[in-house]
Amino acid sequence: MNMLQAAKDQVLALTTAACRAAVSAGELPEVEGIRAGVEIPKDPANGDYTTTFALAAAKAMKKSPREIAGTLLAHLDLTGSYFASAEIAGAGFLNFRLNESWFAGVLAAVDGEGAAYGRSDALKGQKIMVEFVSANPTGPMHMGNARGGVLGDTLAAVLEAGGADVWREFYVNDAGNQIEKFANSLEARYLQILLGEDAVPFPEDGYHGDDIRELAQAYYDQHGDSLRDASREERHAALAKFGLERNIPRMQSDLRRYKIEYDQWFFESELHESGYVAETVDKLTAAGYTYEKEGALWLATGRILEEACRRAGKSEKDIAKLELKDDVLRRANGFYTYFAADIAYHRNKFEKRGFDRVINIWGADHHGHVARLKGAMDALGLDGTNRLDIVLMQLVKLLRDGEVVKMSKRTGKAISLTDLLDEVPVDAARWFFNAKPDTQMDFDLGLAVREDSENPIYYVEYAHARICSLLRNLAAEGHPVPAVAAVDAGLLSSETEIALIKQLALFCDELRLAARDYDPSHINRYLVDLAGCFHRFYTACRIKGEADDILNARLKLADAARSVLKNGLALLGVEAPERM
RNA sequence: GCGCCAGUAGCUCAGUUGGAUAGAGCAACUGCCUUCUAAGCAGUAGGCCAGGGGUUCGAAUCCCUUCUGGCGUGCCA
Repeated sequence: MNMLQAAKDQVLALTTAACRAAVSAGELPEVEGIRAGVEIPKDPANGDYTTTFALAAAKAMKKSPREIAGTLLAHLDLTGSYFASAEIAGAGFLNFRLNESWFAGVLAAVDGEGAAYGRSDALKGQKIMVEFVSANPTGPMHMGNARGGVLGDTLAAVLEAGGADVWREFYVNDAGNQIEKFANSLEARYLQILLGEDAVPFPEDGYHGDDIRELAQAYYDQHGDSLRDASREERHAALAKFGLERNIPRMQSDLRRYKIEYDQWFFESELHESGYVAETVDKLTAAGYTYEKEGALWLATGRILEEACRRAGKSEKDIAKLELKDDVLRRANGFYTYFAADIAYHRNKFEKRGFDRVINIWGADHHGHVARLKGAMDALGLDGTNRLDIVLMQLVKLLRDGEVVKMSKRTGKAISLTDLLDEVPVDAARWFFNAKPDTQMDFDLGLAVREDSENPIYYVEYAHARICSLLRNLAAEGHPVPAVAAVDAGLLSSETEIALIKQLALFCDELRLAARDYDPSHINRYLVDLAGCFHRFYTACRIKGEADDILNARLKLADAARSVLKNGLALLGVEAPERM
């Protein structure tokens, strides 16, 4: 149960009831539609919960906020509620103070729900796909993939905690131009092995990485010069197939090492081979959104976006600013573009597989593509505007001791995801990359490897280990964690105890925000705060050696903190160590 | 040029969709281990919320504008 929401709801209910009572007593005018909020004041001196009801009603009631608040207070009945008292403060805030029934309720919720504490059914019944990483299978995964991987995986976990039916998917771009480039590069390296480095020029736009050399060498080791006299086409097909069959499983195992498991690896080539791309393009043509020009088939993206803007009620000025460039779907050479395949792929997600919502994690360098893809879905009648969400992730700037490390795949000097995991513990990387997606990030390898207090993950893990140790010691002395019913929550009345209980209740709300904003980093910040609340409590309140009733109450509180720390870390895919 | 994202303490970032005196962590300085893990706690210091206008009881938050940084604007993917 979300005790925070319960308290908020109750504040509003109590206030509106008081308002109704005041109205029927003739002390306040009857006014409709007051938009009053309930908040948690930053300063606990201002109460545990506060409502701006009086401030919001002032104008319509034609009375001063403080006067309204005074009248409300006179009619407020707190009997049987979570609140002990209420008072007027400041400009006309109505501040409420919690009583022990609420604190007991929080402990009971954490205890009773266990590993499920924090979960809700807010998204129940929604089928959501999160597609993330989807790195090119032509080479090793880089730092951007490392960030996107954590982000997507954790976001999926957050949505699951919200009750959604979540599907994790990796889109494998095993078709198109880049595969041709891949094959070209492999062919050049292969022929260089056969004929000598200088005898075969390397393509200008090829992949220069060492991984390409290694693949060519591996092919040669297995199959010798069998492709020497093959046709160019045959050679390309064989080499590309060989390369992909080595690279894709490698990506799968690298991601598994990163604790990421997908429900499905979806191959772009299947869309082409089954004719689904062609069929989708035909559908767009039938809908009247394509035209031919200079031998190519174009999508009237400009017109689609303009229509979407008009539907959304945007001004002519905004519409005039739109970039009305159209996109090619089928090149003059008869091949479909990546864009065409991507449209087909997303049509497949919505139409064929019935997802209610689709979330893609993309690098920020793809942002020009967002409106176009959504528009294309609209053109297919699939409401991409509202059902397709793209999370754009700013790229990672990789540093080593302050020096920028280039990430380009072409130079072959990129630090790959596996290199990263060789240097940095998985949990540290997962914690670190789970940052707010829309901000740029510097990752200093020198700094990240350090296992000291500069890294907040250790602060959180330490809190968990500390509690576990405490529980072990007390259990050994004959003080197991008591049942929640045996605990008198009223004994938890000091500042640090109350702060800790309130923090436990916040968890549900942070999960809600993380799901709402597609920003799982809410959890990181929450856990750091929770660990802080525990450490302060631990320093201020002794447990061992206290009278039994106090010992039991504090022990229960510590155990509740342990449980919530563990739940939060589990969502992030980070271990909660029992000893450090 | 145009578009998207960002600009809050020396650094990394919060700020509950408009609320009370703008908060943490790190770095710096000062204290606290004969008692449950000091990977901890307490304290000090640090600010023109990039600049300017507007909206209202009230703005870091919403609107307009200027400046700065990142990314994008392919018959590439």
